[in-house]
Formats: sequence, C-alpha cells, structure tokens
Amino acid sequence: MGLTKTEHFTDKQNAIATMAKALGHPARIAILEYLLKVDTCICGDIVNELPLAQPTISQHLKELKSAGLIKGSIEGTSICYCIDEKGLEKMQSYFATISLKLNKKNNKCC
Amino acid sequence: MGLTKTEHFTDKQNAIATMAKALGHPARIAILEYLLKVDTCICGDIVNELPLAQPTISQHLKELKSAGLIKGSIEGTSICYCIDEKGLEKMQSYFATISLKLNKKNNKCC
DNA sequence: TATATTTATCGTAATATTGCAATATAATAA
DNA sequence: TTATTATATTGCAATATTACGATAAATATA
Repeated sequence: MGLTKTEHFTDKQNAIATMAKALGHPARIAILEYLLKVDTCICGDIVNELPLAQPTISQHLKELKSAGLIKGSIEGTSICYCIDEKGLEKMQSYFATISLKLNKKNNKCC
Repeated sequence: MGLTKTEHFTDKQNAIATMAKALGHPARIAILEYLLKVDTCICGDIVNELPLAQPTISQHLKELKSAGLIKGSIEGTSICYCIDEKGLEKMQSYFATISLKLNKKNNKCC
C-alpha cells in the first residue's frame, strides 16, 4: 500500500497525472514561472531566486525534467535549464479539450 | 522536513500547485474524465468504474473536491458528484497563458 | 422499528515526498 | 596539478500519500 496502481489506468491518464504531479508543488510552479520570465535560459541562479537550499532546488529541477516539463543542457561549468515546450503544450491542450467538452454539455447538476 | 514551505510562495502559485497536485494521480484523472463522459451527474458508481476500493475512491473524491475541481450535492441516499467548472477554468487559463507567453518569446536555448 | 443502501471516517501499513547537511562529481581556471 | 565553481547525489528525519478493512453515519424502504 502507498503505491499508486498505475497499471490500471491508461497511458495517457498516467502521462497527464505525472506532469500534473510534477507541477503539484509551489516551488516547481515558481521555477517554471521564473524560466518563463527570464528571456535567456537560466542555470543555477534559480537557487538565488527561491528560499530553498541548493540540493532541494536540484531535486525539484530533476522532477520537472523527468516529467518532460523542462530541459537542461550542459554549458561549461553550469547547466542551462529551459522550458520544454512539448510538455507544456500537452498540458495546455489537455485542459483546453476539457474546457471545450464542458462547454458543449451544459454542466448543471449540482 | 517533509513539509512544503507554502508560505514562501504567492497565493496564486500555491493555488495552481494545489489543483495540479490533486490531478497528480491517475485515479483522479480517471474520475475527472468519467464525470466528463457521463452526461448526467454521477454518484457512487464511480466505484464500479475504477479498480479501487470504495474508501479509496471516497478519499480521492474528497481531494478533488477540496481542490475545487469537483462538486458534490446530496441526492437522497447517494451523492451527486460533478465537475466544478471554475477550478478547471483556472487550470485551462493558466496553461493557455503560459503557452501564449512561450509563443511570444521564441524559446530556443537548449 | 428494523433493514438495506450509500457514502464517509478511522486506523493502520506500505511507500513517497520534502528539505537539507554533507559529500561527490565535473568542468574550468590558476 | 590544484583550486574554484556549479550541480548532483547520498543519507536521513519529518511528514504526506495511497490503499484498504472495519466501522460509522445518514437516509430510504419494508
């Protein structure tokens, strides 16, 4: 127990859940928004932006990366992180589709 | 430790993170999609749809509800659950805004 | 009232997450 | 080679999540 039963759900459901889960922490939302704000891609100074220790930030970055929401490429000593458009595109289109379906059926039961 | 430092982030960041977190589990995505699929609002037969025990489903419904993603109203012995459009609207517009910002700046660093 | 039906809550075990200090790794600079 | 700098990994403590059996609560029906 305590183990999510992923095998019972569709790949798409699991994929969306994985990305949503990665965004389910304010620090990771803040990282995403910071990456969006700065024009040039950013490396380790995210640490200076957020009130969290370097290992913690590193861990959050890793989760965002493995969820396909950001990318990182080595740039000398530092690493250049930036938003992975593909991942965010998936989220955007998922919620857009849901909103569309909701508008079609006039959802009024409660 | 083990405790998210919500106080360091903005209300909006926390709000989005809370909703994203609620959607960060395939069962809850499945519940949302089921509620979207059925035309009439649904109560307890979500239990028959998903391979999880009744207390587990009840718990997931509670999380979705407290995140403002679904609503539930008592209907005799059973409870009628349905999608809360407001919450999903917030998610939709959040990702739409991000996509828009991403398109404006040609995001190409990595 | 007694019984069935539906949903919520409690208690608990297994596992995951969050956060950080300490340390390791990798690449550049002196 | 020896720093220095930037980032990742390890190990650990505190807390949260997931799942479910047992049980409670609430409402309808006989």
